[in-house]
Amino acid sequence: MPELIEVETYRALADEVVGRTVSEVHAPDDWFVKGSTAEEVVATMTGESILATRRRGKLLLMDTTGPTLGLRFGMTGRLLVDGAAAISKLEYSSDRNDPAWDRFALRFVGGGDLVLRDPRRLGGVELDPQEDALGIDATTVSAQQLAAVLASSARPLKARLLDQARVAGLGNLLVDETLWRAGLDPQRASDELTVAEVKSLRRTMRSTIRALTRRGGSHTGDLQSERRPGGICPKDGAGLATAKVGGRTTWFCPAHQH
DNA sequence: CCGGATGTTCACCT
DNA sequence: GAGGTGAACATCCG
Repeated sequence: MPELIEVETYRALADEVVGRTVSEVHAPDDWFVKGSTAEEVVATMTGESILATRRRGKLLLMDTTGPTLGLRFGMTGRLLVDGAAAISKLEYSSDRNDPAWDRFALRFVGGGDLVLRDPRRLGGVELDPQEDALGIDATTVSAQQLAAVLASSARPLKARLLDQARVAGLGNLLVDETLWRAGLDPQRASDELTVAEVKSLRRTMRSTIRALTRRGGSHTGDLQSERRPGGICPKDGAGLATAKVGGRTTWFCPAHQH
């Protein structure tokens, strides 16, 4: 998915439907609905009005006159409002336009709709999701909070940053890019970082999110084109190394990430 | 044809 | 309880 950057783009798009009233709910896929049946979501959301949109990590929240609706996008989910997508090209997501991939939709009184299109069904929707199961959003985490998260575990730094219950919003690409920019080894025990390193990491995290947001997404990092066998570090020309960290494919520069 | 991919969850180990 | 692994979801791409 959509990492935090893409979900924030979706949130801004979803703002278009604030003030509208749901006339019809399309929930054809029971598996896509978490925590209740699709039938319940249809019955509960119909007739409610959208009050506001929020985001915590990769979770998009829509407050309504009824329950809060939570939307998750998995790796391949996209959001379309009134037929238009916020992001036309999403890596690993087809540009094809198959209505069978519309896993959930709200249609509104007076027209228009909000559609969650997800070929792989890795996302989902949920009424009143447990927001507190997610850690502090990566865009707002304080140095002190980040230090506490990292100090409380000897897991690899990257695994800790990917743990949505600790810091919410960072995905595989964003973490690799951030650690590469910060010069930190993804495999280092997270509780080994010094205070200065944590502060530097937080600064780099924020600037990386801002930079990639401007460029157009999580896949626009400097490291992206080198995530392949034979890839070269754009900073110092060293051969990149690859490893499984936190269960995810990881690319890093052994020459300058320590 | 095979393997892996911006993610999450769950079962099953140690 | 912590932490690791592999499977599952379904499609595309190299």
